[in-house]
Amino acid sequence: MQHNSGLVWFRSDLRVQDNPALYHASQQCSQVIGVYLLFPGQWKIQYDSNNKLYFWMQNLKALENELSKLNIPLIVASAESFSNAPATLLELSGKHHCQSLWLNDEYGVYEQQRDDDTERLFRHQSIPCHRYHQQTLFIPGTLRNKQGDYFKVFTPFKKYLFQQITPEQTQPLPAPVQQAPLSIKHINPESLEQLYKPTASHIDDHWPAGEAAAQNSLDSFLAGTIEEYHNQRDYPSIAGTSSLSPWLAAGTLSIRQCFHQALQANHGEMDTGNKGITTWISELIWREFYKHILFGFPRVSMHRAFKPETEQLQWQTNPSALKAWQEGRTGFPIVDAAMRQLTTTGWMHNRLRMITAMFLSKNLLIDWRLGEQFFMEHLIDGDLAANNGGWQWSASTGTDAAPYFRMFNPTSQSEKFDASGEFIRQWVPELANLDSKRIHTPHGDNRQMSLDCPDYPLPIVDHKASRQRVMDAFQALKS
DNA sequence: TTTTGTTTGTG
DNA sequence: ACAAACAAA
Repeated sequence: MQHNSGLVWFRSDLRVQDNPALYHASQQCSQVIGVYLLFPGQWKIQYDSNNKLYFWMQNLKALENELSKLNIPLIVASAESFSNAPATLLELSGKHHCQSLWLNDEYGVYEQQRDDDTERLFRHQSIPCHRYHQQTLFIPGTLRNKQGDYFKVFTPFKKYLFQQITPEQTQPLPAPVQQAPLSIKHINPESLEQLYKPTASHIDDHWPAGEAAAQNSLDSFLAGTIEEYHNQRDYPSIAGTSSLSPWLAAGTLSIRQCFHQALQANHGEMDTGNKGITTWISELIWREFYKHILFGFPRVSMHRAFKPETEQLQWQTNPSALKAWQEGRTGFPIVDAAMRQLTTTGWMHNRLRMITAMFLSKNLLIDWRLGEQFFMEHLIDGDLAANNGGWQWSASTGTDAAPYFRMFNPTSQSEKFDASGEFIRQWVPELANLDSKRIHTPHGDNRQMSLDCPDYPLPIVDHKASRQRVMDAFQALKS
């Protein structure tokens, strides 16, 4: 048999199930070799958190283990920056006598450029590059409105997606079949788990690495939590969300696997049937929406606002307020509890991401980009498209964003979504002794009340005044 | 995926 | 005295 070796380049698709590049390479090549490139320089530029990188390395190890069961070796090599990827891969390809390169596309600007450069270099050497799609349900750019433009509003986007999607499209691929053992062994530059030390604790407990763990978590979510998802997802003291995002971001779990299993659990219905399931599907489509936006409007990934006029906003330079927000010392209990959850666990509940983002960008009038960066520096599930989309939604600078006058009142959000104060008590021990009424406004409106919580800071802004300030700032853009 | 201020309704 | 309803931002 003709010796025909394929090099499969893994990136944000750290799995053997439902992996198109891996599957098709294995179908068409007599042997397959996997490769993963480390890009420490690029990861720094993107502010990727140690929590996420640690998690990715754990998942890479799990992938290596899964691949070894199929006799597929995994080579891990450091390339430093994206610009080194083509040459590094070509060298590896030559060394292991590969005749083809296989990969699943990524849709960031620099990722596309990196992959295009790689394909070009390989083609120059007469080595074909086979590119597949896995990251979203639809290839970004393929969903357009009647005018042929990108959808800029979520609801019509979702409606159109429901119209267009076919069951085949959500059908996950199987893992490749086992190949004959190769003489190449797994090659790791150094111990992967030592590369990145997480700043958060208990990551392995909350998000165990590997496909089996991710699949277990999806299964148990669909078998239980999802039933009340629509009622409970907004309450941070309840484990009512899917918390699958870290695996989705790493590609340990695929969007097709999530969508397919959600549909199965709902008798094939997307927007009717079980309320919990349809609500979750809607959230999966928010992920899809923001990835399409990032592709269609690359400026949002280059530190630009989606709405150009909001670039003129007079953001405040206030290092001490920024620091207080980052460290959970704003004097607004729900904000502080949320920020401490983020820095302690590497994850923050979705409702709290909105509350804290709105607080920084609106109450403190601090540039949303600083918040976006801080989130990336800590999140285990940090995803450029979703994080940027969320921040621009909160700051009212984005597509289909909150109107500028839609501003959360952190105290009423707290009373609404943490009525008993249970979540605050968990993260802000200075307030543990206050009852469920007092805990949302610990200092009340007189000095006497502060005696109950001497260690808790006074509010760093006045809500009403800061509300007026940001309204005025947005109004000023109109003239 | 809202808040605030004001008016109107209820006891 | 407070809740519900509504307009405006």
